[in-house]
Amino acid sequence: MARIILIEDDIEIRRLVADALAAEGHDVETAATAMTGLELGIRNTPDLVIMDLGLPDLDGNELLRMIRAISSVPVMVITARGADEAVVRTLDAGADDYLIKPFSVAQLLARSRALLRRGGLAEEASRITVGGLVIDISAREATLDGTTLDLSPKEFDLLRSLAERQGEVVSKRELLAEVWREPYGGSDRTVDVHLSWLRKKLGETAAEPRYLKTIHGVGVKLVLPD
Amino acid sequence: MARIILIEDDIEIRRLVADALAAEGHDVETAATAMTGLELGIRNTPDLVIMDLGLPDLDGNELLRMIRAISSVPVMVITARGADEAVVRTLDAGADDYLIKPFSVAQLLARSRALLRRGGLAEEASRITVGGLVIDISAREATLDGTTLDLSPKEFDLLRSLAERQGEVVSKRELLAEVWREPYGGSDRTVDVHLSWLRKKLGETAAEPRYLKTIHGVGVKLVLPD
DNA sequence: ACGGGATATCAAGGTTTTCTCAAGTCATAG
DNA sequence: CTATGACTTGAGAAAACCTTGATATCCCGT
Repeated sequence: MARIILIEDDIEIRRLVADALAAEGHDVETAATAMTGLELGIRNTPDLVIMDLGLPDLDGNELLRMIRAISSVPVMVITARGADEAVVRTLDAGADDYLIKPFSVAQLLARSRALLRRGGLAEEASRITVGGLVIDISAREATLDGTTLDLSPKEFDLLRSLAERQGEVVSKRELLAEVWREPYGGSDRTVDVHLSWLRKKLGETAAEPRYLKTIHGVGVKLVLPD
Repeated sequence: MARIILIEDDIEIRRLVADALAAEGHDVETAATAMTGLELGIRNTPDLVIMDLGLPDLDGNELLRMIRAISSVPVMVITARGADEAVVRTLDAGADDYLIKPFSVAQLLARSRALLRRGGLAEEASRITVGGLVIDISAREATLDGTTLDLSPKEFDLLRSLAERQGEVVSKRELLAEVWREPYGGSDRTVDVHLSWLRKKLGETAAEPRYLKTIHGVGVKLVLPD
């Protein structure tokens, strides 16, 4: 469920699109002019804006620029103007997609899904996925190919620290700082041992790593298996 | 400057699009089949993938799903199939944009700009590209034409030092200082040996260099192959 | 074409880093 | 109080890596 602002002066199209989006479970607010649309947008931090270019009170590209000046919300433009130069100009003014009237509602919905998927929907990064590995941070639970792993606290923290920087090499000292929170004290062996246990539970060995690759002399990284 | 992978079997379109993207300053890698495209290192975090749906070896939607299983890179689909259901299906399979042939190159460029803009084009500095050689510094990984090279620490540091000054001749003494970090101590032979190993892994010899050219009496430089 | 200096490559030896086991501590639940 | 699970540490073995010296080869000025 997302908040969507629809700015369109043609009442038929407005209703058609608004109803279709509402049927998908979204919360749609409509406006017939640029000015009312802007007012809606400013106080509502929407997940997506769908707007017509041919509005009565303001040029569409002008409105687009005003939106971009204050927000990075995804914007889809729907308009009758189909000339290439118009499309290019509008996309370069900050639009994320451009749909030419008459359009199919199904396609408009699919395109809005694509835009929302990309991050209009503000999501908590409370879950990290790396191949068959899913790490649910708030639930403090990790699953591998569907089966839950029985991890000790330190093992989970270690895996999470690595997952938060997926693909990056992390040194043992950094891991000690992040997981153990001891500037001194900790020894690298501790990390080694926990890593070894983690690998065993992930069904891999140091010699045949799938997820946990060690970079000799540098550290470890969590990667996608081949 | 972004790294873009283009998967398209029609040679004319491939060239047209690749040239246009290259003219925008992007680094374009092309493939004619789904398999070569995948090998091209989609796992190696390109900034954008542009792909045809009608590939000879694999259904486009299938390829899309394979890409989505391992990466969240933005994907633009270009195809002749324009039916609404096809568009919806592909967008829901994970595509970010869908362009129907024949399309205008200007519009394709504008749409890729829009996708790249959203993608953040983030860790630009953490990656260096020289022809088919890609050096990912934070992952401490180097790939040649899509296949990852198994480099030792010193080999990687050496390659990286040279890549950071691509095209410039670097003396052994400078390399000793940068990679070995010992004002004295190191001998030039050490550099020679590591260079030799590096060449072997890059699939070249000192007599037939492709990337690593030695300038007699001066040093070495990393260059684009002919 | 020749000689001296620079570079390439190989094999051997030595060093550092990583991996894993087992022993021991500590806290907690029963 | 005991049993269990979690964690730390040290030590040895294994693996990966680096350096060195020797020899062959190449480059360049004479």
